[in-house]
Amino acid sequence: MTLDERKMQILRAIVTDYINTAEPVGSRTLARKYLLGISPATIRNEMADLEEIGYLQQPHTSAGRIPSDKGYRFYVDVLMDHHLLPLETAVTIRETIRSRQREIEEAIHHASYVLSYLTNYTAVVLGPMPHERICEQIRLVSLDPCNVLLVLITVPRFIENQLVEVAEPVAPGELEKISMALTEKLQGIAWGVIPQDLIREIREIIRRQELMEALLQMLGVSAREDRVDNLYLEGTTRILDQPEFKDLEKARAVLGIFEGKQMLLEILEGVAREPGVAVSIGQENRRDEFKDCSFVTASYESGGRVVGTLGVIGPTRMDYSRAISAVECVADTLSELLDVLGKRKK
Amino acid sequence: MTLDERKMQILRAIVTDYINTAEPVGSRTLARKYLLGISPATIRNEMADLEEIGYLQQPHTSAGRIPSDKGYRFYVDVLMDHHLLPLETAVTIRETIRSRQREIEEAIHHASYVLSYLTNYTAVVLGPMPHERICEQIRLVSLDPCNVLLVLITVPRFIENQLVEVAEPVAPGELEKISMALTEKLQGIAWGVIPQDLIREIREIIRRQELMEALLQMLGVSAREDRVDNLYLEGTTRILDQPEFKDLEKARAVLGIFEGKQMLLEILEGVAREPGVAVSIGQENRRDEFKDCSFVTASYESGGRVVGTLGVIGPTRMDYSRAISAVECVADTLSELLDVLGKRKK
DNA sequence: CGTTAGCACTCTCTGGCAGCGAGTGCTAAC
DNA sequence: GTTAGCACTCGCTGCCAGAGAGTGCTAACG
Repeated sequence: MTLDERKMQILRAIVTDYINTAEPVGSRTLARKYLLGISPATIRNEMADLEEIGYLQQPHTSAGRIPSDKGYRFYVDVLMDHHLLPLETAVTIRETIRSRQREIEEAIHHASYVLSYLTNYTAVVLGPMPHERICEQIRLVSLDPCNVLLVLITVPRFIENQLVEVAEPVAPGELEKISMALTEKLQGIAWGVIPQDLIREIREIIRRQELMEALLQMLGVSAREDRVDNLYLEGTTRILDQPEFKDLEKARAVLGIFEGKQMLLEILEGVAREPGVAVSIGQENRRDEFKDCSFVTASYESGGRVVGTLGVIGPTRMDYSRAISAVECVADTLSELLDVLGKRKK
Repeated sequence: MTLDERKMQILRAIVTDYINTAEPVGSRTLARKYLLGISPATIRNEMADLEEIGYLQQPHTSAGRIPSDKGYRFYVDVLMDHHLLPLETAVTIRETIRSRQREIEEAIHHASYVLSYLTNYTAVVLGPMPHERICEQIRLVSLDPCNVLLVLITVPRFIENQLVEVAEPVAPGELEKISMALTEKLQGIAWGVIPQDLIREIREIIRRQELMEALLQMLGVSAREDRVDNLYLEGTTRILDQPEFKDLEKARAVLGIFEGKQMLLEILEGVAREPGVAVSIGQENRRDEFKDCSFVTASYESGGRVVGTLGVIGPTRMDYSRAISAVECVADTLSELLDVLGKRKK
């Protein structure tokens, strides 16, 4: 069923008003504030139609209407104005995030902060996954005869290191050689998908049990717990500002999920990694805990490859337009920044 | 004023009962559940006395009594049984935390988790402060002619690194020499209190503008924002389980503070760094936001030196005995672990 | 003189009830 | 097709009474 122009106007007005006020909106209000040409009675008829198709719902008989998930979906896909972020805001975002480019982690962390601050919703940024980072260089450095520092440098540029105690002293020259050989073998390979036979070859090169173990442990960072460290969450308490979470039980459920991070990780990993912004509304998130929440997410890239995802989490009654433009801007900024950081290396 | 034996018994019973039930406790309940020999009327007289001295208070005229901050203080200092953690729990703690000794950060993070899980309160662990860590070795490693990896290893054993792009290629031999000289100068010096003239000497050694800048930036980690990263907070939502925080505004205030972390950092830094467990009750925390909360904290050590603080945060109506023994056990375990990790290095 | 029983009193909490306000759906007229 | 009018529904608020818990005081007791 397609909606005529007037039904769309009405639906748009209801969603807009409800986003602003969080109160069910009635025909009278609507006529007065948005639709001066039409009488409340007419609006009532239209609203009844909209409810029947499933775009609206009524909390109880004598209340106004509120949008259903389906209503929000139609709003986001069809009705909404895609208002742009004011240029000065965009510039500020860029500068704020760029000013923290000492390390990528810092920039990512900061991006989550900016996003939350910008939207007043909870923000989440998933950094480049350890097991997807591409190996650029491996170095073994002798600290003293018995201790070796194992350093891994990846693209995007993360530096992981681990201190390894070796049973028998190693000659620095030996480490040099191993470093070169390892780098040659692994360069350009994604850190999480190293094939078995390559691992066998590496074992041949390294020879030392302790070092091999340490290397494998680094490979093991694709394990769950470590991936959670890669998720930056900011502004979790902002969900409490939303009237729909004035109920303590609801608030606790969502905050509990936030704290665990695990489920958020799964959700963000599940988001389609396509360019552009994705919106997931209410029950569209399969998780019951988020049935009153919406996600606005986008992926960011490094060297033309999608490496991570970020987004905001708010009530379904979210200001989608604002959220989308903010998420878009931060994602773009982050992509740019990663490219700059990547190119710096000669 | 000193309390006679019976007043103490009554106070102890009231605190115990209130800790368990969160309900104001009346004379009748008291007589029935704890003080079989005495009649409610007598207890009422005694309670009136205890209220007058300030150990108890009444939410309203016709309610039972609840302990005041002063009452809890007396309970903690004098009345409380110091019950020990069951041995198997202690062993479990030890094993759980030790199993994560790959990196110190991980162990610390895990300690906060264990502490929260153990007590059902919010747990917080402040890691060894960057500026207090003692410099053990500095290494400059050439990755390619134009990129140098700056590595700093400290006691307790943290490894910081930074990638520096240099304008003009450096010879590996040069870096070796600089590394040696720097290590010699800085070894044994606390990272945050390097005197000005030493910095001048270092500048002489390094010579290169970019490297010097990177080094100074690493020194700069004593700045606020970085110190916050050193604070591990776990179980923040557990405060919502407490009936005293069923009021959304109160809950939001505390959760807001948790999220910022800054204030917690200041509080933990302000805790006396003496061996043993410290308890700070209600208004004793100067911060108004925590006037209904208590902190149970302890310091942990590395090589005989206090390096960090940890603790739990709960309502003033906290199970102090349990909390104290848990905090104590985790602090000891962490100290031990740091020593083990420290000694591993030969 | 400390202890206790009895009693009047206070205060909170709960449930029922009425009145209100907002908003609807329906009908009939325009 | 649009609109005015009207009866109806439902949640919210405030009020009131009764129950329940606990107190302080007084007077009697050992």
